[in-house]
Amino acid sequence: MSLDHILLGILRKPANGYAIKQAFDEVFNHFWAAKLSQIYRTLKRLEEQGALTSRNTPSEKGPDKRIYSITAKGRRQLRDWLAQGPVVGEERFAYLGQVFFLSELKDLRQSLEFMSSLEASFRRQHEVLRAVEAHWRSSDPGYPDALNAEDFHAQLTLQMGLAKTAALLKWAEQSVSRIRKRLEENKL
Amino acid sequence: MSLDHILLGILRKPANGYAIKQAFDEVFNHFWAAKLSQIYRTLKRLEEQGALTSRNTPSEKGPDKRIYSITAKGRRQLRDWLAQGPVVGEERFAYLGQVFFLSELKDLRQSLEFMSSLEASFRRQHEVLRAVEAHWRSSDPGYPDALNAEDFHAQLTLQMGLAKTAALLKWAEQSVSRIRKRLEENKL
DNA sequence: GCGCACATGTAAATCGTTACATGATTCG
DNA sequence: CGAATCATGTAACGATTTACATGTGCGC
Repeated sequence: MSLDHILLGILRKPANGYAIKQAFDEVFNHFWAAKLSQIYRTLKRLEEQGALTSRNTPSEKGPDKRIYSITAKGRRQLRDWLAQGPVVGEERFAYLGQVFFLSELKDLRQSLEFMSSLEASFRRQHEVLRAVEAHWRSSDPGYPDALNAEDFHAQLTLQMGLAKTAALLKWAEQSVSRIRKRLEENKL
Repeated sequence: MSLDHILLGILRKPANGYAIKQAFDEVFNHFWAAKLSQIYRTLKRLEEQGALTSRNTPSEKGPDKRIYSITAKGRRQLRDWLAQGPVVGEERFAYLGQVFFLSELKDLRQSLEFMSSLEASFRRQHEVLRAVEAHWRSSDPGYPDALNAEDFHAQLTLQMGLAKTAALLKWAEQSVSRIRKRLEENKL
């Protein structure tokens, strides 16, 4: 149900589906993914439920834009979600399941390749977030503790991303070394 | 689609639905959650697809058990999933979306409560994993680098859980302090 | 003219949650 | 005798993915 609430949060500032998808890819992607088609259908449903309203406006490029904004009812839903406390215990990491069963391949070199590939992907994620932080820091003298409330909370999520990717990167690096060590010992 | 593959991995050792749910709650819960009803339906579908077979056996308590095991076809599916490389970019953390939009409540004390609650839940998770590790370490002299391949890979996932929860716990602690500081400054 | 970015959607299928339904055994 | 644990499932609904379908404007 969280996509609903994330869309409501985004739509405190009016936007169209396509622009929301871009916000997702930039900001929300590292903790929630969504496809364009799902966004469109969810917006439609939220409007039917009275949590959003929309109006058509012409676009410079391509067809008209349908601009959605949150209603009073939608805002109540958003606040209820926030006030109910953290939603935990529903996280999913498919790749951890893969690591758990990797021994099924019975080939440590494939395990090594797998973990190296994970390491590379955590490194990319971490670098993206570091660049975001560097840019923010250099363009905003209030960073990180003299921000307004909205930016302060956004900064907390950025910090979490940095902390998490740093920890995972380190874990992946150590795992790669440990697998290398096992490979060498098995060769003797 | 990963539930399919996790079930296939578990069923390299035959088990019934109820026992699988228990394995989930103990081992897989920190990276993949599943309800009993979903497990039963997925087992049924996987059997229809020929990835599993089942046989009925009487139980000491309650009704007969339906014991599933993996077929050659299922094993190929499992290996294909492992060989395709890490599935990344589909992680979901509802609570991070909440943190991002928490400013909507316009009440730092509620933000503080929220983050404290998150902190407590990360601390619990971390302690559970530490206990698992402590138990394993003290009961198995091969821990952590002289384990067989299967246990070694399981241990890698445990390490990841420890690394992740430690990082998140630290992040939550720091966030709580930063919010406290803001609260005090606003009071002046 | 081709491909890319912009822009919106529908259809079908699968995945996942919630609620309902049933019944035996064990422990206090 | 009541609650917890063991044990399996269905029905209805809601969430999500994948594939399909359409069309404009801009730059090379």
